Amino acid sequence: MQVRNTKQKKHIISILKKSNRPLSINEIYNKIIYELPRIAKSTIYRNIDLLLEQNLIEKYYFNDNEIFYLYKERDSDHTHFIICDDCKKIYNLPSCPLREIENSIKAEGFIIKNHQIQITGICKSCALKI
Amino acid sequence: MQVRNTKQKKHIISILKKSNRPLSINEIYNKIIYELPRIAKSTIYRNIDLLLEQNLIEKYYFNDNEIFYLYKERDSDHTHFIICDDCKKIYNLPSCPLREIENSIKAEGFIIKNHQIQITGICKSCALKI
DNA sequence: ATCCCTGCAAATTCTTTGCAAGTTT
DNA sequence: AAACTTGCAAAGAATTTGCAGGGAT
Repeated sequence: MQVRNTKQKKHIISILKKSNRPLSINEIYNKIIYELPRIAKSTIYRNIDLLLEQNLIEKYYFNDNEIFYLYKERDSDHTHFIICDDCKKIYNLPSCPLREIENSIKAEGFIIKNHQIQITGICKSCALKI
Repeated sequence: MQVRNTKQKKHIISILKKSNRPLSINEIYNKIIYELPRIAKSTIYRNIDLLLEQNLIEKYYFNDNEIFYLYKERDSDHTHFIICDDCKKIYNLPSCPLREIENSIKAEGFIIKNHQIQITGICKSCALKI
């Protein structure tokens, strides 16, 4: 099984790389149609699956059950996000909150494979607007 | 707008109350049909929405994008869960990892409204099985 | 009696799949 | 040339909606 470097895939990667926050399938689609107007959504779904398999992107589940994808920067640590309910802007968490209690979980014999954190609320600038 | 106490709703609440872990719509459905064989799934969807509005239950998003609902025990603090990838059993987190860094987030001016944490891995008993 | 809720069926929405034609290696 | 990928259309899956009849207050 070989992987091919198609025009479509290159555009998807480039869009994800340019973004500093995770993007949904629809967001990718809405950006890509300016460049490839005939692209099918199924092509995006299939490429996203391939990129996940290759571990080039990461899957995020946000609070409203929407799925987003983020390009994995090489040797970057993982990031968590805070989403503003008002402006929907996505902020980075300064550190991983799990680190603190990770050891106590491990002590219980649980081997952590994956974790996700979603935080929502009102960001500073939106709070000031009100 | 008034809320009615129907047989269907009572059964849904009772099922959720009895469960010590969040249940999906399908899990609720598969339990309830023994008692109410003619119930429609849409009835469960609609009642779950009502219970959410009344703040009687809480919505959890798990890692595979499935949605689960947990009955909110009065004056109980919120709980987070760890799910075993292997046996799918759901364990409680001993404490909320966010507590540690909550203050630094607040210091940034962000007002936290909600947060969710999903942790997956292999639990002790499954690890021993292998 | 009023108005909410239910079951059923149909409609939506999101995602996946089959396939013939087109691309990449 | 061989094998993978694409666009399109159709199929699936999950959830929502419309509606007439039934049930709760």
